[in-house]
Amino acid sequence: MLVPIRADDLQQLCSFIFLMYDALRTYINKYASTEIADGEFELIKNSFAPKHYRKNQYLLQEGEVCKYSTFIVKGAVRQYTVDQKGIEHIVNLCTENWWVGDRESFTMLTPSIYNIDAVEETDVLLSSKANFMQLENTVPVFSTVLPTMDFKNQVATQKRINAQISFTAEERYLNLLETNPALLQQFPQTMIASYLGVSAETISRIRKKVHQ
Amino acid sequence: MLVPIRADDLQQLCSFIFLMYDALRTYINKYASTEIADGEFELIKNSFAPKHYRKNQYLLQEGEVCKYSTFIVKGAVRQYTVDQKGIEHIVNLCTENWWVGDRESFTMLTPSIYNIDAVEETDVLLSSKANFMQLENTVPVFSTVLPTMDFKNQVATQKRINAQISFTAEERYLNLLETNPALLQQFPQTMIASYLGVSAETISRIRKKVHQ
DNA sequence: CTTCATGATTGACAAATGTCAATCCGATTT
DNA sequence: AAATCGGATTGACATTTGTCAATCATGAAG
Repeated sequence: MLVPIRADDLQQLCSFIFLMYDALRTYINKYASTEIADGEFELIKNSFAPKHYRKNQYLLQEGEVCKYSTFIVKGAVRQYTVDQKGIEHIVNLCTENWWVGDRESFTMLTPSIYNIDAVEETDVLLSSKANFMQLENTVPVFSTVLPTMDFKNQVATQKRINAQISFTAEERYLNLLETNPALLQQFPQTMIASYLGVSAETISRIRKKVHQ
Repeated sequence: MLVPIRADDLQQLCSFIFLMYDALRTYINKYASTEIADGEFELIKNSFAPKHYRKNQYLLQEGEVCKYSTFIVKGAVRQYTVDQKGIEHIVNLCTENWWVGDRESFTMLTPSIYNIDAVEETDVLLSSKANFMQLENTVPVFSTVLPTMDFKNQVATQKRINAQISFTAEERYLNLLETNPALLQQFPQTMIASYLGVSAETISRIRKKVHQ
């Protein structure tokens, strides 16, 4: 079946998709020691499907198996658990040029304990486990970049634990303001509060105090 | 220079060192898909030096560069930061068959923000960065096991953050009791408290309440 | 058997943070 | 302009947790 489409629209669609892959390429180049070759990138490209998520749309719901490794090209998502009282606790806030997913579920094929949803309109590139594993085995650049990502992630996570066990709510807020001010812009305060492990009211009061 | 030593003592010393390497071998086998070959293990063995730490002895002090990747054969160590008030905050409690070290410092050769010391008499195997990297490049078993370790570590860390932002002190204690009761045996309550991000008195009161 | 040191416990109180309900503000939508 | 919606703010109050100081328990060292 053929569908008519205006040449302009087609043009725009293509260039949009091109830009998505380009973001991934730039990202990988940034962490690779050598510039990525065209042929190599062609393989990567074939393993990632572009997808758009509407605001509030789930990328993953608790109980599901996480089927994709997701690279965020544009937008913002949150990863969170929901406790017995129905309160959401945000484990991760992710924006452009980050990966998101439940690695445990993705790797072990177990049901996830996390929810992931889009905080705003979000464009991503998805890679299934099969595709992702194949890339690891066949594309050298890819397999060198992954450990680097892991490393950075682990260091950041360690620091977050340290902040969580040693800082007060106010210190944690100031620390975030210093180390990651962009997050404070991109997400509503409610979510920042949850991410820092405090109530929305507390964050509001801290802000009032801190910013005079 | 020759030093006299009783045959019995020599025998005991040798078998002791043998046991240390054996612990590492068992550990690696546990996470490897294939049984480790004798020749392969010989390479690993040559890259790790046995060392004993007395109780309270530092493995790493804040400001130093972390020079070794350390495998704990026997004993227990803690990794912690010290805040402006001089209060220690325990980021990690490690026992037998765990790795310890500051990965950021080890990898980037930057001064560490952490202290690591022995909570009891502790036997470890040390590998320098040069040796460790060589193993990664030359011993297949080793390079397959490392990502698995990373993965397990990352999943555990993620869960710890989740506990920290969503649970009360009592819930965190109960959670630890459930998921890692051994830690409660091996470390004094003061350290458990610090690890959970609460004061020693709070843990004491929680215990009283929980255990009737 | 004392002495000492290290943790653990307890009580009284202070400080930090959570909870709930009301209100406010800004951006849409009608 | 009126109605509405999602956040953010504020106040009053409850709860949790921290702090400090005293005491207790236990085991190691003299």
